[in-house]
Amino acid sequence: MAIKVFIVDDHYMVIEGIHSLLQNEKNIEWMGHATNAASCIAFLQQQTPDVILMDINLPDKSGIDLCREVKENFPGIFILGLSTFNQQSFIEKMLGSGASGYVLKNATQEELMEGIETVVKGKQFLSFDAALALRKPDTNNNVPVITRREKEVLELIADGMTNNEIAQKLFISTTTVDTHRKNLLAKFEAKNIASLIKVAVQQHMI
Amino acid sequence: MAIKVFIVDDHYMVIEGIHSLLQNEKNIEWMGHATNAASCIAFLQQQTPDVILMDINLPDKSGIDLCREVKENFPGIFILGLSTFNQQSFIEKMLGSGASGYVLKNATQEELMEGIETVVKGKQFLSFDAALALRKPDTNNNVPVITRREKEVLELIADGMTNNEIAQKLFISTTTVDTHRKNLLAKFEAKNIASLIKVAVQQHMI
DNA sequence: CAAAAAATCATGGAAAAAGGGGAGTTATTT
DNA sequence: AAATAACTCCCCTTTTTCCATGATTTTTTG
Repeated sequence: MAIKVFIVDDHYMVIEGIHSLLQNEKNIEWMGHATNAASCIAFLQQQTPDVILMDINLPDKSGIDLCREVKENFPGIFILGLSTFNQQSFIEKMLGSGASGYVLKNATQEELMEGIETVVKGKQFLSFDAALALRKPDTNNNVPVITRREKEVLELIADGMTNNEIAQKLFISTTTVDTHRKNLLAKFEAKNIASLIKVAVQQHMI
Repeated sequence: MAIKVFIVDDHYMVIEGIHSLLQNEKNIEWMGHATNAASCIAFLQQQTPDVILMDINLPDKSGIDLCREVKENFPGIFILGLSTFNQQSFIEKMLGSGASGYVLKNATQEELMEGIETVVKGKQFLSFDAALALRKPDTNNNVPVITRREKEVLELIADGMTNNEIAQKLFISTTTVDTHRKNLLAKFEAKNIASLIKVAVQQHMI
């Protein structure tokens, strides 16, 4: 029985590329694609793939959040992360949200197939580079690990809110927001918020 | 005679995807790929493709800069921009840097072939959406047009420099830097630099 | 359960940005 | 040649961030 594969990626070329990589595989049944989290969820209410190839960057939601959502509602579907970034933190977050594995941008056709066939058996699959990254906690890619609250605060800062406004929104003290801000600056080793935001956006942390 | 095509993109899946889209085309001779600007330049010193498919986002240089560089040294090579973003400003910059056209992320095989065959004749090719974007200056994607100096200042701000430091670096007064900063905030309609940087990075302006 | 991590709150002061306004000098384009 | 855009410079005030230091409570984790 062929493995039913669905893909979520806002990059049409990636969809076409992967589709053509898989189109000659007898063992794969291509179910189609979604370009955002919402239409992925909508699709899953109608049909049930075996494996979802899921990008980290979606227009309406992070792949990490969508991953969690899918696994909560459809625990039988296996998710194979798909991204151009081989940051360790990403991989960990994706796995922590229920993904069964991770295929990096430089995956070959063989690797992709191996990944799909591995996760559909319930096993974990990490592409070579991903596995390497996980094995080397030393080679930290300068992407700090931030807490949930810190991310929350960071996103509000990036939306242009001041400490005061954030404090009111989160029902905490202004000084607390300031503390989070300081911790963020320290973790990013940034001189100020401007340079911090630049890195955070580039690293797709917000 | 087949059209010699080379691709520059740091996204291996995109390379493979496009390669497989083109591999059955008799009229296309696939010359290979580069994943960054440096190896693209190195390749061009050895061989000369007819068309380069070029991504906007490269690890070592923006596609816009690489585009200019290639056209200066190899004016006979036609460049077809390749990106996931259909921002008007991008398209204009790419064309202003010497690109002959632009293919968006949602290009189909037919569209891609049409693009390659059009630009190799020296004509301009814009994919449907790109053409649409250019025709509608009204539907401004909220991406402001900033001047060269403003961009320079913005990049330094994003690097974490203060007005004072920037003033010293550019040999201008601190108040002038402050003026640029204010004009940037006005143009972006941003409340503060944090939200401005976020948008600027997301729009790949810096 | 104990230890570690995360989240909370605070004071006080220095530095920088934001907001408002005004104005002259070069380039560039029409 | 005139208009427009770009770049330059200045003053003043208020707001916000940044920095140093310290501490308590809550939550997570080994």
